[in-house]
Amino acid sequence: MDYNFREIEQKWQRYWTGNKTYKVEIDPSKPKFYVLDMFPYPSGAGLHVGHPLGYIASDIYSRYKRLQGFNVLHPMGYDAYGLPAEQYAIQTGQHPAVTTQKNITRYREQLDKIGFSYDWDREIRTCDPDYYKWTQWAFIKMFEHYYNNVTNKAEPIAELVKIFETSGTKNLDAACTEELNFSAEEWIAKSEKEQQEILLNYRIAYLADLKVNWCPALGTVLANDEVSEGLSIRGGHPVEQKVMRQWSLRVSAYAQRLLDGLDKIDWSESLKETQRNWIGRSEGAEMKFETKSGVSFEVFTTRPDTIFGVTFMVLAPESELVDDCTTPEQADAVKKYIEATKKRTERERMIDREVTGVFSGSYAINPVTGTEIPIWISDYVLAGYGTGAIMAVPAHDSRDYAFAKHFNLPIIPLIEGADISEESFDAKEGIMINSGFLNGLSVPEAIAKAKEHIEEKGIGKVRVNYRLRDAIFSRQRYWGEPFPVYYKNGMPYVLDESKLPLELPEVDKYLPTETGEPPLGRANDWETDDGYKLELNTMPGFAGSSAYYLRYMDPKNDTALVSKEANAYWQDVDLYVGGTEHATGHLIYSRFWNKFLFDLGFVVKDEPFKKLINQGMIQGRSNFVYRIQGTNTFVSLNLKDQYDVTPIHVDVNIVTNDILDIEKFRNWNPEYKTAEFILEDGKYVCGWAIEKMSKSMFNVVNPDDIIDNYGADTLRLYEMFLGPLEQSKPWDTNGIDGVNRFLKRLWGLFFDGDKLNISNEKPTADELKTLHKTIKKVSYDIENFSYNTSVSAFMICLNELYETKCNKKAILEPLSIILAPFAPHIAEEMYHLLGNTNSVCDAQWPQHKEEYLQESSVTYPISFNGKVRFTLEMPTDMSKEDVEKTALVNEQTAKYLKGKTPKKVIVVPGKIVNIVFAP
RNA sequence: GCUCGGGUGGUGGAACGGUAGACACGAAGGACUUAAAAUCCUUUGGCCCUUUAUCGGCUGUGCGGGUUCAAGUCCCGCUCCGAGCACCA
Repeated sequence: MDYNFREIEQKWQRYWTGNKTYKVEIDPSKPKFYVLDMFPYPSGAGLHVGHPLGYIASDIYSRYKRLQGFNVLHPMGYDAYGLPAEQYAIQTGQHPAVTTQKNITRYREQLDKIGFSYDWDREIRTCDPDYYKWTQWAFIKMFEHYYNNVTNKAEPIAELVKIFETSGTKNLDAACTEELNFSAEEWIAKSEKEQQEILLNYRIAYLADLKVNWCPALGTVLANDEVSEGLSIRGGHPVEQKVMRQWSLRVSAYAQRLLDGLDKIDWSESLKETQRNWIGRSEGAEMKFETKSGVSFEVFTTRPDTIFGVTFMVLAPESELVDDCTTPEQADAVKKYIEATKKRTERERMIDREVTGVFSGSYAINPVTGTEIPIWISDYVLAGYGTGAIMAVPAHDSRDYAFAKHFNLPIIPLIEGADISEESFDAKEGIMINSGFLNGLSVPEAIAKAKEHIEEKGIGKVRVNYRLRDAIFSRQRYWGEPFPVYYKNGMPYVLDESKLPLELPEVDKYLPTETGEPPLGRANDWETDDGYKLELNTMPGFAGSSAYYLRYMDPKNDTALVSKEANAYWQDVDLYVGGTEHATGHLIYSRFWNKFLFDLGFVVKDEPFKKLINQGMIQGRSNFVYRIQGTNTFVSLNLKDQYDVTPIHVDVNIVTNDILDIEKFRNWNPEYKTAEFILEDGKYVCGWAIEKMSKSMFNVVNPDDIIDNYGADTLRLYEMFLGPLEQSKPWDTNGIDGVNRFLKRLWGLFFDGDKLNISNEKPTADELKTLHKTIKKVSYDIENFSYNTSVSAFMICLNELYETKCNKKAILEPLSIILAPFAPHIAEEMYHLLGNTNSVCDAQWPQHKEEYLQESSVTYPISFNGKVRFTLEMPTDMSKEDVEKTALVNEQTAKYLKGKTPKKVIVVPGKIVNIVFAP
């Protein structure tokens, strides 16, 4: 009987849906396991063959865990807010909700065909008011809390107000935008508006005037992780710096905890490294400098040991100190310079790194040496990092070096033997010279000693700095969560929780208003019941994805994000599968969000994702045809060198094994209707290349087409068979016949002609060995996410069973169970053919038995000086001495020894024999 | 520049320090067939020598060294490719 995948797959997909096979509930009698995929943004293009890779991998793991007796939570949903739907809405007037719904429907159809074990009753969509109610709720909580650096957690703003009322800022150590100082009396004397303004300085969700990444083309502000090299990640539009009053989340308060948490979770080293980079912790000292005229300012340095080599200071052009330090004589020059730097965009600054700067006219005094040093202004110092001012040590910092050379400033070497005639010596090694009390110390010793000295003398303090910035949380867009915020007297207040969700209003156009307000400015009656104006910005894309994994635990709850009970049971995500592109965005924000909720006692775990696997990218494999210049004649690959040709991308879907379907090619594009061909062996052979999978390369492969031709089980197996999960690899449909053949042959074992033919005979030792070897290998491979090798193991197993056309139930039944995670449809059918009436999903994962794997003899490779020459079969339990003896007396040994005497014989029992002799 | 990955046949890729190339694709040959498709069988890293045949030899995992009885695997140096970070003081 033929393997009719279409019939089998439809039948079981219907059965699973009808029987709610994948529905999951809290079950205290079973251990839980939570497997999560990064939910997709439903784009208009639908899924291509690269998207399901991670989903298949996680599905295999889910099914495996379930077979092992775990209660597995494996949900799916949609990250439904996003720019593309809104851009499309702007162009067509179509409401983004409509496009989004359409795309979701399409995604769901595609996902359903692949046979995933999702519990769709738990589906969430970030644009659904029942869902974003909890995004707004979390925002309110962040508004109502501040970060206490002493207890190291978020605490209610009400507590902070109490502190202000009793002692002002005296003993306060809290995360804030800028350090403030006031007494309790001063606080009490302030107006409500002033107090609110001060509280914003401490709230975890706060409104402040910040330098932001403004993207004019998208008409919105972007977070740091949404910008790369001065361009927006989405769309690649230029981004400029602008000061705007924006909502931000005080992620920086959690920098140290985000860093420490990395040591406790099982993520790939590269991903952790990316996050460590992004958090950018640096330990150093903050030192106080004063000018002769009494202006005092602080600099941050990681190299306090180089204090004796400071030959000038530099301020960022944006620094508030610029005005204080500029002397009347220099005022014009400084003004000119500041204006010039303002004009430069971030991108220009990055591309064109020429050394620029201007002298301020004043001098600072080195607090350690007492020498006078000039203060300069230059845009190589960033306002946003440290204090916006640096002490320059040209001998040992390449940027300072370039500046010093350019402006002819002195360079004092501080490390013995360092050659600084051509470039600075930046390494933290060597012995200090020219450094007073630090002379003779190694750099690390000097750093420690200098820090001590600075603290002792009260010149500064030891400090830790982070590169991680607060997350800008406002977007001047329509298609996002509205803020639960209204304005009274110009100050923001949050809505009462009972008013949630605050639903996204309708607007006539998805564009800014004539006065430049965000699109929500077009909504009618966008105000509270009391007539206060509501916030016009919406939340960014990462808002909805920051806590979605919690919502899946309890998706229908309308009184809490997640009930205590559900959270206590499901705890955290045991396995999270997704791409690396979220390393500095979603994966930082959701860890922050989770830690915040943890501080408030809403969740039991302070890290949300215990283990994380990054699936590699599926690259495209493009095909080319070669057109002879100036003609409509195409020449086959191996003849193309005889002509002057242009390679042209051709749709991979009309090419099979690199042979072009000429008819389809002529119909593909009217331009080629009359094309002529120069063939080799009657065929047109195409060239190929590995490129990104994209429409413009005509190399996009749609999973629907694969499923139509081969079935979902073949697609699943083949995606896994392509190579290691975490590695990027090209998709080449050519190889798919191999796994399809495997399934057909496996199917064939069950039938004799058209008749089902299963034997109840006892299996042979060989058959049991094959089975148990496979169980062992596949179990090990699944645990290690080595799915490509488990598919190979299945193939080897079948090849062995095929020798005897094994149709014994005792073998095929366990085999159908271990195959079920990979190819659930055919496995379910096989399981039922064998007489079972329940779902294979509820079977038990078989245990391999070592006794079946025992061999009575081993084939020993016999090597001479490491070179294998022949093999000898010997009993497994033969002693080391006997193995050595047997090998030495063998007649072939004499031949390879060529009369020499063995110096040494290495015997590794069960592995190898190596005979060493002087050649 | 710094930090992570990674270089193995025509292709995707296997290989606890122990017979490199499992498994699969492709290719070649054969069987079946009027023919094709499908299916099945054999061969398949390269180079030699073969006529004793599937017997044998040399060589081979980016390059150069080293450790070891034994190295794709460990160590040192280099090189190329990919990713992340980058005037972050």
